[in-house]
Amino acid sequence: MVKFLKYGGVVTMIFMNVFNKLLTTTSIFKSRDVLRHTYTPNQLPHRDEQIEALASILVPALKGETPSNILVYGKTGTGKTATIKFVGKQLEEVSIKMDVKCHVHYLNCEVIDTQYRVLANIAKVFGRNVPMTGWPTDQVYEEVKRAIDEEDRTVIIVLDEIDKLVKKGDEVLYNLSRINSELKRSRVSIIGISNDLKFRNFLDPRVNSSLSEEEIVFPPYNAEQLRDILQQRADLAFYDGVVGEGVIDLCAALAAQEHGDARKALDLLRVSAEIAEKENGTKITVEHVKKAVKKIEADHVIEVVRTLPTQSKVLLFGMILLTESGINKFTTGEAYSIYKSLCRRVGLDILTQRRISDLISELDMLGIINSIVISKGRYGRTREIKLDVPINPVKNTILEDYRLESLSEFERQIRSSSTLNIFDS
DNA sequence: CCTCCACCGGAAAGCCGGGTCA
DNA sequence: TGACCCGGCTTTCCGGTGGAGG
Repeated sequence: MVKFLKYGGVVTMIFMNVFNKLLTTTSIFKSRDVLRHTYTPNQLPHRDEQIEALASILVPALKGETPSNILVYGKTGTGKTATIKFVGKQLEEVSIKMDVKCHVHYLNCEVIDTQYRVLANIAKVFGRNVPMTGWPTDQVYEEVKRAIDEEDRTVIIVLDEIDKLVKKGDEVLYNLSRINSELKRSRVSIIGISNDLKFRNFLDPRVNSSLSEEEIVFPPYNAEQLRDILQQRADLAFYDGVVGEGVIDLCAALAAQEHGDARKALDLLRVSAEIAEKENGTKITVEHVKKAVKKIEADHVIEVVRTLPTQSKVLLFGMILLTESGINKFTTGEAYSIYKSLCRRVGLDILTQRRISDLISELDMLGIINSIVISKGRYGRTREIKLDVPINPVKNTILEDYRLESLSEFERQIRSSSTLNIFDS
């Protein structure tokens, strides 16, 4: 007992030491989760129209009739998922009060991304044990039908990011959209959510017409609407007086420039707050927002670089070496020759200049480099390239790639000898 | 005004891994 | 199981070109 107490005491001491600082600096956040996009608020500003439309389409569910299938469109961060989850929850609540059986089942097709898994997932929710692999799809479909039809009820299946599923074939949708004719007691309707307006072109016409009996469009938010959303969340997330003058307005304005994405706006506010917190501030200022913009941009670049194909990484590394040796504007030919020597060093196949030319265009598109085609008269026509990102973080990210281990050694060689020519092979 | 550099960028075909179908 | 197809990546081939220098 004594031992236990003692032990407990030690743990507490360590706990205090390590976390004390972190604990005492939470003077900014009341609740951090409110700013995450997984959070479903119970107020959705500026989505009344969509909520009403959804509700009026779904209301037959409460009368034991089949609601129309719905397709929901809108860019990312326009509140599609939040709105549908919100309405779904309300529908279920009312149905319980009215003693009508009504289920809303949400699934995200980016995670559950094959025909089989969608069906297996639905079966599972209704208490059927379907192995995650193995059964013929038809059998799973039969199982789903039987499971749903066990009771007199309305089942609403929400397929988020439905376009991801369609790319792998629309059989499931075809089956699900005509499932009602095979059910005796229950009713099924489908809500598809997509941010790709054109995805319907890939659909079988029959699926298309049955799926899009109703359509709801979520337009992007404008700056004022974003401000309201941010204000509402900020009130929940922060203590009074934490948010400084103009912070919300700035976040809203910046996100509105980028297609009215509420998710971006919330991220911006959250990161701003985290920066303020790290600086031991008690107030979020416009300066913090500006820093947050930079941080988010930098994080994005790092992520892009990390997911680059190996060849592009080597190419980019070569460009970095050029820049570091004082040449900050260079041509395709120069980039290519250093790329070749790096490939030999790393033991990678050397691609043709034609291909590298395309990779350079890709890097340009991604905003990692800046390149323009210029003519140097007698000395030919080429692209003039310059890096457009902070060097060190990008370099470190490239060196994280295990296939490029030998590059860091090469890098050290260059540092130690000023005479080593980077073009040598 | 012409030449000619050093590359651009389109077209087409080959290669390869993965998936489908009989 | 093998024949076949598909899409992404890469190579091969090649016509095209803005402008400094002659």
